[in-house]
Amino acid sequence: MTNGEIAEVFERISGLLEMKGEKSFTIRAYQRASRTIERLPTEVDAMVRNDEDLTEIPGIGKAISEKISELVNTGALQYLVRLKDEFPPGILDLMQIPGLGPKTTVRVWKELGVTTVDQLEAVVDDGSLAALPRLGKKSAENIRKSIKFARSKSDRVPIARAMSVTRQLTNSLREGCPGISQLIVCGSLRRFEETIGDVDLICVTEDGDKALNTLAELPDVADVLGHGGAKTSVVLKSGLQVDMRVTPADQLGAMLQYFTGNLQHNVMLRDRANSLGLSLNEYGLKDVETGDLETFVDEESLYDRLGMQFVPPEIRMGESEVSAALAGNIPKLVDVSDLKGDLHAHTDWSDGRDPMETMVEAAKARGLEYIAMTDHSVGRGIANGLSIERLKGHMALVREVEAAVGGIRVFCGTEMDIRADGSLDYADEILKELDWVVASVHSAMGQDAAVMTERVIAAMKNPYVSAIGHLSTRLIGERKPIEADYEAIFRAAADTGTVLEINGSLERLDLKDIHIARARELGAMLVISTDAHMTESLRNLDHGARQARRGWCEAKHILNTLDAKQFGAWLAMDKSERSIKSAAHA
DNA sequence: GCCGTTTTCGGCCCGACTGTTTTCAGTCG
Repeated sequence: MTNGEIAEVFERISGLLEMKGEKSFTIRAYQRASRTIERLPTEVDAMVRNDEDLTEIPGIGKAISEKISELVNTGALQYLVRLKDEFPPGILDLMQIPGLGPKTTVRVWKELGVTTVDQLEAVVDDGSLAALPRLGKKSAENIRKSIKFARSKSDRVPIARAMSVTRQLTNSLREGCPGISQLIVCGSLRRFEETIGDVDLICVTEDGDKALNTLAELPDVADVLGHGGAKTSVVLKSGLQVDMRVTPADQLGAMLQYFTGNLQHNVMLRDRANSLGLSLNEYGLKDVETGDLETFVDEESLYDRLGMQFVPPEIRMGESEVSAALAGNIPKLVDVSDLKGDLHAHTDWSDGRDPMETMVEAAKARGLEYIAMTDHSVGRGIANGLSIERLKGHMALVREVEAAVGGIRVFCGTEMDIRADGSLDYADEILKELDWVVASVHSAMGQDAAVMTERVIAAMKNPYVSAIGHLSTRLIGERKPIEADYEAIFRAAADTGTVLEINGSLERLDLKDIHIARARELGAMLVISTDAHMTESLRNLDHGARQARRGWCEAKHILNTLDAKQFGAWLAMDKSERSIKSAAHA
C-alpha cells in the first residue's frame, strides 16, 4: 500500500468526522497525519513490515499508528468501514463542492435526501434548497455556480502553467492600477510547490480599494467569489483562483508571512507567538495583555522578534523547519548565484533549437564558467540522436567552440539512453572519450519497480556514467513518475559515485523535493541542471536552485557549485573516488 | 488525536467575507 493511498484513507476519515461533528482537534489530527504521510520519502508500508515505531513521526501517535498497521497488514481499516456505514456512499464528493462545508452537506442529505451532485443540482433548480431555514436564494445561486465550476475545474495546476498565468495577471493589474507600488506573489508559488491550488497576491498600495476593484473588474475574470475592503477573490477564465490582499508598506512583513504559509507553518508560528504572550495575525504581533500591535516592514524582523532564524519560503512546510529555526539550525541554502556551470544542455545537433556556439555564448553571458553539451544518443531517433560518427563531429565542434568563444570551459557530453534492458546506448570505448555522461530513461517507463530499479542501478555501475538525468521521468500533471525503489537507487548513487540530477525544467522539477532531501541524507551527490533546449532555458538554473532549496540543499551538496578549476579536478578523478568534498577545497 | 523547558491533562491559530440574520454561523484559506 503506497503512502498516497494511506494518506487518502486518513483524509477521508477527517471528512467523515467533520460531517459527524467530531471535535475539530481530532479532525485536524487526521488531516495533519494525512499530509505528513503523503510527504514521507520512505514507504510507510515497509516501515510497518520492518516493525519500525511510527509514533516517531511527528503528528502520528498511538491511535493513528495502530490504524496504519491495520491498514498495511489487512488492507482495510474497520474504523473507516464503520464510519462510512453512517453516511450514504459518495457523500464526500458532495462536500468537495466549494461553499458546501460539512454542516450544509449533512443538512441537504438529512433534510432533502441529497447524496449526489446531480441531486444537489435538482434541489437548487426546484427551489427546495433555497427554502431551507438559514439558506436562501443567494446561497442556492452560489451553489449552482459552484457545481458548474467544480465540474469544469481541474485539480491543482502545474507550476509552469500557474507561473505564466500569474505573469500575465500581474502585468494586467499593474497596467490597470498604476498606484500599485509592489505586487508580490505569495502562497504556494512563492514556496515553489510543484502544483499550485490558487494564486495569492499581496498588493502594497496607498489605495487598497482601487487595487481590489481593479482585480475584480479585469476582463480575464470569470467570477468574483468575494470582494471586501481587505481582500478580493476571483476565478479567472482559465479556471485558476486568485486571492489578493492589500497592505500598507509598514505592515508588509506580517502580511507576507501570513500569505506565504503554508497553513501548518503559520499554525506553528502562531503557537510560538502564543508562548511569548503574543498573538500573530496578518497585521503583526499583538500583545495579548495590552492589545498593542507591533508591526513589521519585512519578514526578517518578524522571525527575529519571534526569537528564531528567518525561514526561507521554499521550506515553509510546517515540518521540522520551525524547530530548526528556533535552535538556529537552518542551513544556508544553495542559491542560484552559487551555481558556476551547467551540465545538461542540448543544441541543434539533436533536438535543441540553437547552435552550440549560441548556447555557449549565452551561458558565458549568464556568468557561467563551464557548460557541458549533452545532445541525445543514437537511440533517441525521434530526437535526432547522435550516431557515433556524428558524436565524434560533435566532440570536435566542442573543442572549436570552446576556443572560439573563450573564457568558458566547454565539456564534451551526452545525454545517453538507458535502454529497457539496462544496457547503454554507447559502448564504453566511446563513453570514455567524453568528459561528462548523463544517462537517462526515455523509454519503457512503465516497467515494474524491480525491473526499473535494476535498470537504473545497472547504468550507475558503469564507470563512465557521470550522472542520472531526470530520474523519475515525470512531467508534472501529465506523466506519472516511474515506479522504482528510490531509496535503493539513492544508496547506489552514493556507493558508485554517480551524481543525481535535479532537472530545473519547470515541467519536470525532477528529482522532487522529498527525494532530493532523502538522496542528500543518504550521501548522494546532486547537480542542478537546465536540460536547456534553447538559450532562454538556461534560466532553469533558477528553478533548479529553488527546487534544491526545497530539499534543504546547501552549496556543498551541489556539484556545480564547484568553480571550473575545482570541477576539472573532480572530473579527473576516478569515478569510485569522486565526492564533492574531494574537489571542493582542493 | 497529539503532545509536553508550563503540562501525562488540558490545551490546541486567526481573521475575512457572505448570507441570513438583527448578532452570528458557516466556509475558506
